[in-house]
Amino acid sequence: MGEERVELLKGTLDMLILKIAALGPIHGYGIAQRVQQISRDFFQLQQGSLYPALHRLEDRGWLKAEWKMTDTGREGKFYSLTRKGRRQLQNEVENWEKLTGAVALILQTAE
Amino acid sequence: MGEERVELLKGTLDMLILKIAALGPIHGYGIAQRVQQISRDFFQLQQGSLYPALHRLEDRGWLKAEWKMTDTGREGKFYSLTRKGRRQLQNEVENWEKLTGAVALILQTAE
DNA sequence: AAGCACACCTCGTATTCCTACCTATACCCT
DNA sequence: AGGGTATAGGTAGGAATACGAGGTGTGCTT
Repeated sequence: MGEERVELLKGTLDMLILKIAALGPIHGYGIAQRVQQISRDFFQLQQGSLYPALHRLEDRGWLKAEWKMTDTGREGKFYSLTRKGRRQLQNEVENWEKLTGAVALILQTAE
Repeated sequence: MGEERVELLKGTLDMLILKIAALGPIHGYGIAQRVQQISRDFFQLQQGSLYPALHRLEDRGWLKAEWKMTDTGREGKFYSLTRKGRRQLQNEVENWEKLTGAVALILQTAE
């Protein structure tokens, strides 16, 4: 019960990943944990969404990866933002704000 | 120049349409105009998105349609919310607010 | 008669996220 | 020694949805 599955709006996942990676190198599994924790359990990134997204972002040159040891003594693929990725994040945040602003205008329309 | 094409986040279109239709019976073409106008030209609903969405919403029992004359003397299909559609709109708005709140938490994370 | 805005529609494609499934390692408990 | 759980990575297939490109027809203006 209370097992509400929250779907991400298609298009927001990349921005969230980039934002978390912008805080410092972090591996995929850690990104999912961090997003869940910061969003107070609202978002629960599914691995079937997460890993393809990471590969996508790497392919586009927004993230770069490096294998390292994690705190728990396992191998992890640590991602960090490239210069292009930083620009991309800025653009996405900007667009997100315009977009939510525009939606707010419509939702506020009364009468 | 300045011809920025803004893509909707997948999942928001239904909510916007329901919201506009909640203001009173309106035909599809009018919905697109109204959304564009209220959002100060930020959103420009494409017909290839609009009409399939309207049919979808009607199929799900959230909108009901009726042919009538428009102001301009042409036939138009006027949509209005059903009781179910009103509930659906409430749910979508609620979820939208939770979701944008959760995204805001993440975007605000500094350090 | 031509052109434009209005008003409706469909088809195919791209993208994106999900579910379900798989592999492997480190650690804990019995 | 064996089993379970959390950690860490991955893939494959399908559903949903928005878009671009194309189409029909009407009424008004020029």
